[in-house]
Amino acid sequence: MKPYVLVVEDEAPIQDLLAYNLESNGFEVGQAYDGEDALLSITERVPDLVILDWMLPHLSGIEVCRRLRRKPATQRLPIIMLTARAEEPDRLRGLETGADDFIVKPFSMAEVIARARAVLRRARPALDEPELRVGDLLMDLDAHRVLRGNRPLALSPTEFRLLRHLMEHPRRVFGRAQLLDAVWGINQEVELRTVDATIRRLRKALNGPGEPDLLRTVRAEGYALEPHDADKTRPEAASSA
Amino acid sequence: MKPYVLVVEDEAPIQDLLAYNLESNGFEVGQAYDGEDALLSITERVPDLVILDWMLPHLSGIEVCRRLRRKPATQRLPIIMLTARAEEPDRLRGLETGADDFIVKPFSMAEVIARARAVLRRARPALDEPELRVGDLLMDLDAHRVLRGNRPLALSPTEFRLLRHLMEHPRRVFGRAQLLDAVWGINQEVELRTVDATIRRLRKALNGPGEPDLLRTVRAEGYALEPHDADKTRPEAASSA
DNA sequence: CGCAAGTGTGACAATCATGTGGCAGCAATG
DNA sequence: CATTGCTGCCACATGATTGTCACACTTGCG
Repeated sequence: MKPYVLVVEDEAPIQDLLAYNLESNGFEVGQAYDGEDALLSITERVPDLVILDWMLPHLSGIEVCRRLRRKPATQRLPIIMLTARAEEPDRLRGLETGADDFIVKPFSMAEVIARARAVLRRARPALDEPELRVGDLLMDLDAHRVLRGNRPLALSPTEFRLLRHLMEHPRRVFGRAQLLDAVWGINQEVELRTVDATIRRLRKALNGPGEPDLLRTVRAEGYALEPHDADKTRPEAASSA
Repeated sequence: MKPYVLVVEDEAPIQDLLAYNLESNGFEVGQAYDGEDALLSITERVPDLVILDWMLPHLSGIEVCRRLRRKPATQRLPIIMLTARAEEPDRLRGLETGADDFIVKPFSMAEVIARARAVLRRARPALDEPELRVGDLLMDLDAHRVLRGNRPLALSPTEFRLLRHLMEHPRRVFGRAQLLDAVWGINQEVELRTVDATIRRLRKALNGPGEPDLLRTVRAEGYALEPHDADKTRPEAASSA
């Protein structure tokens, strides 16, 4: 499958040049013209790579970068920064902020393509094997399997889709209606309480004996998936204090 | 109207350079040469943005920053920190302290201007922030959670909505009728005294043992949320930099 | 000092939201 | 065609939530 690249650049000629060349080289391209635009777009579809201009209207590139790094869903999303030569002192800060690579304007298209491939190659494991990790949960999207710790979970299709949605936004509380839309489908005539029932079944499947419940009920609001790290410290080694 | 920028920098050449360039670019500029100076100046007139040197006589930049964050009036005041490359390890602490952006010396004037504009632009919309912060209270709207310091609070739905409303307008006093409208809903037939009861429950949940009460009762008027930073450092005492 | 208005406090019962078990229709499977 | 597992839904149980009240206490004032 083609890697999906989001290009965030406010100058239209550069934007188009990038888009055209990336598409010619086997990338699928999304375009955004300012920071807010970019964040919205990413919310809808998480790209495999973001090419981000440093100077942007509304939201600067660094701010976009910082926000992306803050969200779990985009924490490891590869980012390449574009920066003008005059802005070079910023280079350090860009890398500190979490950009994976830097390209200084003016640049050649060959360079962009090369860097993009390099960054993607580096991030490859996450792309070849699409998997979601939240706490001690590991969901393999290809194999359609879920592990809690090392115990495989037997989930029905609905339970799987529900858990997947929750894992894509850990900690976030979803109302019953939202979950119906996201998991069952926009215009399905299903009772709200059906969500409860499915949550219950998912709970039963998720939580083995003695394990803490990962599904948090927020009364009058909905449900959220709560990450839980099974082994933050060694349980066997001298774990005094 | 021109944005009013306060530049806090003890080295006169840099100070003047900044002031000159900012003024040339449509800013109104105030100057301060040490931390106490800066705080005094801010008391007299709250700027739209503070550019703050990291190393200052009398009061370090980080301390100034922390104090500003403690005062409700300056809680969200945008702050840009200036720091020398050698001081880089402190960068983390700076962001923790609450600076909005960082500029590493040596910097270009264009960079300062750009950052200043960016920070100001960003300061406008506080709507898309999924977090509310008031004093030592932190409300995560996505996760539907509240922390006081690092202690998680267990709030009922009504308590949560009430606290949220108060946190959206810290220090402001709301009458019982206003709170009923905002929290319970416009046309609800509920006794005014119900607010008292809920405030009481919220107090109990909010205030741990030994912690000061954040809910101020204004006799014959209503209630207000009082920001309070649980800060143990005594800046008056010999503080190290 | 006493009064009146305003607020804190604890208790209570009705209500509400969610957990729970079970059932029946349905689709997939052999 | 029989079996199996999944799914939506319901009725009930349970526990948390919440509006209200009576009463104690505080505060301001003449």
